[in-house]
Amino acid sequence: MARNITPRSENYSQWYLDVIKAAELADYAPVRGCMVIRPTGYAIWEQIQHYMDEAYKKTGHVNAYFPLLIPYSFFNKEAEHVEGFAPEVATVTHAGGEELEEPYAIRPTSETIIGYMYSKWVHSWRDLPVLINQWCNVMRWEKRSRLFLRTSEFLWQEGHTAHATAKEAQEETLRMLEVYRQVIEDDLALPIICGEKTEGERFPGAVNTYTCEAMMSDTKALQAGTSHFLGQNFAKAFEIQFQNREGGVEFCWTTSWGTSTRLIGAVIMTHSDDDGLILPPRIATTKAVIMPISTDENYADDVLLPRAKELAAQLNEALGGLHVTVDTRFDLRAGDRFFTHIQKGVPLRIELGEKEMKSGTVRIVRRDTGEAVSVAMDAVCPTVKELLNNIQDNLYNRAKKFRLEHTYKAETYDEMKAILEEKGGFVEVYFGGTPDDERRIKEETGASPRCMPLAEADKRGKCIITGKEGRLTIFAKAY
RNA sequence: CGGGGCGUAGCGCAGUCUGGCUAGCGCGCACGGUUCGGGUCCGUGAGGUCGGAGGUUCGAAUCCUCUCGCCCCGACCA
Repeated sequence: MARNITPRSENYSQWYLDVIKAAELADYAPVRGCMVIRPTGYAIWEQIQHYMDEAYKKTGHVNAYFPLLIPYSFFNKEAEHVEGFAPEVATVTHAGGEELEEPYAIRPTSETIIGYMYSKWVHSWRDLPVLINQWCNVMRWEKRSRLFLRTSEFLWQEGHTAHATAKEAQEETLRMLEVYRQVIEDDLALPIICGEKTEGERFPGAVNTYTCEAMMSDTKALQAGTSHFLGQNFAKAFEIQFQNREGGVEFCWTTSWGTSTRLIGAVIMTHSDDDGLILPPRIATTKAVIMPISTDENYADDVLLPRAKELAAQLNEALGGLHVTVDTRFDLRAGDRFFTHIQKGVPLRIELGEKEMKSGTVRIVRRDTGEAVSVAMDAVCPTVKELLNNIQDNLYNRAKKFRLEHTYKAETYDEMKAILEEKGGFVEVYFGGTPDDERRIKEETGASPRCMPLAEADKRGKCIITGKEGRLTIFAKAY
């Protein structure tokens, strides 16, 4: 167990790594750019999967699975797609001791092979829409890696849908963006800005790309999820066609959308402090830990432990799941026991010692603020429920406050440059430039257009580059 | 792939420039005592083929060559 964590203000990258290691979330694997997700980290992923799958039940999506290996030639069928992904695709050239006639790509994303399969499955307007999601791993050979944020291999979900009309597909694209918003904001307590990507930031092969942008606690941006309207690009490349009601043949309109284990990185970078991880209650598998405290072994075993177990059972009943555990490590000192849970981000610590037994109370300490309250034994369940809700809200609110405090407006390019250099954060400007302009800005400032917020999609103003009409756009340095 | 830096105990490092006792230190770990409500204090101990290969030398963690890997900044990206 790491004893000390580098302060966030001192070295942000190191702090981030320390939090991950101290909370035992992940570790480096002996494979370039790859990570091992440890049980504690994977538990968070399972929570995210749970909430996403719950959402799919409402939206009518179903899970399926497609192969890890994709014939490389599939990528060549969509010009922009191959151009965008070729540099980071890993390929399999040998198998069974022989060189393969055609190499396989290890999927960096599955539009191609799923498009191929959809072309076999879709024939009639009655077959539409196809609403499929897959939970899987993908591989992108990035130049640089960072645990959870960017690793060569990562876990994600990718949804792929096919529709009869452009309107339906566009609606689907935004519907899924909204699903992401709900899970990310309500369950992960990450305030985000939903918006449209500029042309230069679009998914390779997409007509339009939407995104959920979050601000990390160093004021840099992180894309937390994306949803793409693919138009008929992939349908034409893979001949996904259907006969309409009138008997004519049409190409489908498709969408794709994804979120990854990067969300875990976003949770870490948004909520944690210098003591370690802070988990929003809704994604914490252990929501509270009960700590019987006594130096008297007999008292601990005979009096405290039974009471603690009883309390845990009551709480688990009230919370509807196995969310409360009892820390029985009496061989460690109280401070050491506290810190293991603090570092792992357990939202509540419930202390039960001789003092509490006498007064018929427990002491409840919340991880997000460190505040402690004494609560009568029979009021524990409602108080814990309430505190968990408070913590969930507080984490969201304080992250949102932080983002607002680090969001600026600029009228001119020079103004934006000055803000990015001096303060960092998000800068709202009007922008109507080309991908070349975006590239230039990135080179000169290190910042890229994060998105054009949907909430203010109608706003128009003078573009900081061209001087012509532009849309409200957020620029920021990003992960 | 460009620019910088680093591989010495589980983790973090010193030692390398200027080759030389038995390769050190802090944390962690094990054991004993002492403490015990936010990281007690003291003692004892285990743990290393100094990233790998080759070379120079009486002698290499230290110098030379090659190689593998990692980190940071950039470009690329969920």
